Amino acid sequence: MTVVRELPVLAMPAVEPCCAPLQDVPLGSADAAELARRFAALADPVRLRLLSLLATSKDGAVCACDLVEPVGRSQPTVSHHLKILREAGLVTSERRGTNVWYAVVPSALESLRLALGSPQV
Amino acid sequence: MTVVRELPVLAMPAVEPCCAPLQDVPLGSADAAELARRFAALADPVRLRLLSLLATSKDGAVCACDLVEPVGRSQPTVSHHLKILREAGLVTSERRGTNVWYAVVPSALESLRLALGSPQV
DNA sequence: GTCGAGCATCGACAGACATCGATACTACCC
DNA sequence: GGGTAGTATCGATGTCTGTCGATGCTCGAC
Repeated sequence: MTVVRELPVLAMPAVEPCCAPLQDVPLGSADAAELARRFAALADPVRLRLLSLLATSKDGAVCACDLVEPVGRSQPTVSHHLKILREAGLVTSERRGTNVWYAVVPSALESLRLALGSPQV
Repeated sequence: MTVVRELPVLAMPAVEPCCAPLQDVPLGSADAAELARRFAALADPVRLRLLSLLATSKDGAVCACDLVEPVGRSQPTVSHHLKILREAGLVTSERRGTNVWYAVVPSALESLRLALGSPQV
């Protein structure tokens, strides 16, 4: 009976960059709304800790069951935050039996970095 | 009488990087709260447009009077958002006569980029 | 099939937030 | 001094958001 661990990365959805860097062109209201929606996903301490737990995990993915205790919130609350992160495209999820494993989507973080501008402009 | 235009950059306050990249170490609750506070400043379309207007300005600074019309909000609302950006350390302000000029603090954006992780990790 | 474990959704509530009009403050000009 | 233009603050209001307990859903085990 093989342990279900041999998928180190989950399927990573494509993440459109959304917007040009802030320094390039004045943001239109549609782009601004979309960008704000993504940054709003980062604007909560619990979600940042969840992201950090996923990002620092050895395998790149963590069972939802192992996310509740570290952040000190109830299971429904953690599930709520994970949903927001997923809808913002920042994480992916995948069922493995009764569990659900989460992983960060690196390209999503990258796209937000780009929106903040390139280093040494 | 000299025009008060010859200060291309305003005084830039030092911005502490706050936190290590998300991928380095699981965020503590204090660091997470501080990071969330900064990202929350970016989680509003009006504030993103204001930032973008400042970042794309020729001189690097813009009079507050020139920020109201482009974002389509009332003057008190724009002033409110500018205050939030200022308190998050993302912009600086400076009186020039009856006007107040605003400019982005590049190091603040840089510090947020760092928190999102380094490219090609 | 039934049971139980794990996760998501629902409903409710308190606190935070965006927005505006009215008003106070500040600096310049006369 | 008084008047005016540009900002900031105040108070009120509607909406959004984080949180929880209770409940529903989805698997795997038996």
